[in-house]
Amino acid sequence: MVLQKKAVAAGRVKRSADSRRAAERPVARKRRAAKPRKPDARTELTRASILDVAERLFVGAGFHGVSLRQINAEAGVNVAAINYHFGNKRKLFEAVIARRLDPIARDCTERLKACHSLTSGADDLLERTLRAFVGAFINATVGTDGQVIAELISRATTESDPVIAKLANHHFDIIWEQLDPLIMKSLPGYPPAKIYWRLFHVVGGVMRLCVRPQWIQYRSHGACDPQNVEQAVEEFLEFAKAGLIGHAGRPANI
Amino acid sequence: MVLQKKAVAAGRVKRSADSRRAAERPVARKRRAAKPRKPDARTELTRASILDVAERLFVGAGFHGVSLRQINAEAGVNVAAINYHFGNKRKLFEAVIARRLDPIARDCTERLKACHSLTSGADDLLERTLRAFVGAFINATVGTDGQVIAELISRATTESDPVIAKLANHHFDIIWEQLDPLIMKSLPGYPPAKIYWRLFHVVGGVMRLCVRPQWIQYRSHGACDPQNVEQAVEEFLEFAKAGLIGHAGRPANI
DNA sequence: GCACAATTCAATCGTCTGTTTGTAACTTTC
DNA sequence: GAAAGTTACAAACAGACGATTGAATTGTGC
Repeated sequence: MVLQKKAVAAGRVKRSADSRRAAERPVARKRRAAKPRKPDARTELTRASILDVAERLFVGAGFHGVSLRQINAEAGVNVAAINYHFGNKRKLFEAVIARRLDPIARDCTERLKACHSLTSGADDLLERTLRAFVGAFINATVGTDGQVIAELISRATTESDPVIAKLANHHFDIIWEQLDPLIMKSLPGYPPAKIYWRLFHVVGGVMRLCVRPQWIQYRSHGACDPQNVEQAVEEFLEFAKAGLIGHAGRPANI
Repeated sequence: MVLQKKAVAAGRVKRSADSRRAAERPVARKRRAAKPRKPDARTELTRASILDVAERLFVGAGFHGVSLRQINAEAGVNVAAINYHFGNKRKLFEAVIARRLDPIARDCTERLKACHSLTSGADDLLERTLRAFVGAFINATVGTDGQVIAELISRATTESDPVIAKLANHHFDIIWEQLDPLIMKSLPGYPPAKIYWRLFHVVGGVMRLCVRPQWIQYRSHGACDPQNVEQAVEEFLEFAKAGLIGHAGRPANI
């Protein structure tokens, strides 16, 4: 609400708050001919452990549900460390998100770009495009950090803060730029509105597939195993393709 | 903004803090033979305005992102009013969720129950079941409060607090109890695991359809209009049916 | 070894948090 | 109109919050 007001404090002479100014971005050191210093191993460890702890806690309780003091306590660093390394709480959150979303968006974009040069039929193009899109997300959300990353994506896309929402949206913009024309190309003759509606549901499915894997296990009474990523992907592709293409009626065989 | 403030007067001594104990749950008045009091119109208005404002703010910023003082200020009531009427902040949040989810779950359950007695074919049963399920949610999330309710559902299902998550899950349990056997019945011969995977994607689609209507408009470059509920529902049903049934190949005509 | 930059630290700032208190005002019953 | 029950209010509580400060510590280049 009300902005903070600066404390006055008697000015010391030696080094006051201007070596601070440079520290706002410790990576960029554009001092003229001074004595720079290579990024310390210990420094990087501090940054990384702050990011790791912050990620875990933010995923668990959201931006407002976590205090800097919790993060600092668990990361074993000082309270001021965050403001030194990241500026403030919000920028820390943005850094947490960007660290994970950047590589995913890049990977997904690359996979999709590779589809553009395909000369096979529309059916094959659809299959490969979907596989590229799904693959990038599934690939990023399996493994040790996978679940955390998945929930981070969920958090990022549902966080109310407009700055954060814009950040998450930006990453998807890059993906969409590739996905949109590929799907259009692989479903020739379909009315665009129909394709977009169906694609909307497909994208929602991917996100949900990443974020709520334990849901299916519970609701299926154990019949479905979300750990089986192969099966999950294949089932989804089958579903998505059928939904996108549409159907002419119930098939004779299952 | 602020409704009314009372003038102060000389302090009396008489009644101390034991009429308080009973006030913890103002609805239940099990005093022996005292003088009960009908729920006042003004009292209900206070409760309702607290709930309304709390709902709007919680949806915007989540549980931790809203303070009681914000709520009280916007609702024009005192800070202590919440603790008087609802106990504490968490219970207020639960009340906000329950107020919306209760009728939706009840409506959805009733619609689904009506499907059980259908004797038409499996195809028709699937269509009607899906329509009942989708209809209840769409119906609740259109109109004036619709968007807020939709985002409230989203909040409730992503909120980290285990108590709140359990609350949201409980409401879906009741729905699932009906939905599960209906879908199974309408897709005879399909392996259960296959059905559950597909149903998982359908349910995700419904939620997303409720929560992110502006997404489709942006991503489709305006080709799809989320305001057109009829179209949205029909497109989704078509997609969901095709995905659930599966397809034997691309249809000849669109 | 000296100067200086980069990093960490304890301490503290002013503000906001959820909750509780005691009392005033209202409503109902008798 | 008195008594009792119910609701509303201002004020205050202790603690947590994000942010900042100036100094201490660490590492590096000369």
